[in-house]
Amino acid sequence: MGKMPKFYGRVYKLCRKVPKGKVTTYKALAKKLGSKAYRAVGTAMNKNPYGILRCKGKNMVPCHRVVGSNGHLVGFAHGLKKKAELLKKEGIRIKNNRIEDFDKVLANL
DNA sequence: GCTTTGACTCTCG
DNA sequence: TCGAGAGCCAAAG
Repeated sequence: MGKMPKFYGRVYKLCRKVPKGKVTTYKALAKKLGSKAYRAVGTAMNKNPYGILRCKGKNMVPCHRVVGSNGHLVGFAHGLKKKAELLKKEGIRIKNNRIEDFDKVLANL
């Protein structure tokens, strides 16, 4: 594991905790980290070296399972379209960059 | 050590 | 329902 800011490491760890077919939000992650650094969480994801399309191994971070506070898809390095496709593959319903059953697929961390 | 930036969120019109 | 503006936090320069 390369060296990285503590905050980033915590974010990645929490992300891995999200089960397949479920999603979480930046806000929830930040809250779990005991902070309100929503933006910092997003930045961590952007810089994350364990991206789904980058690291398919054990350390892989399902960053595509992290969505906006209201369940609407926000930024993704490879494009929201790709993100939506990935989520659909996991059994999550996406409607126009918006999660349909958001309350049901929201992981309870 | 201050300034800039960003995969965010909230509020208002 | 949607777009624009302001606020917040952490990391990098």
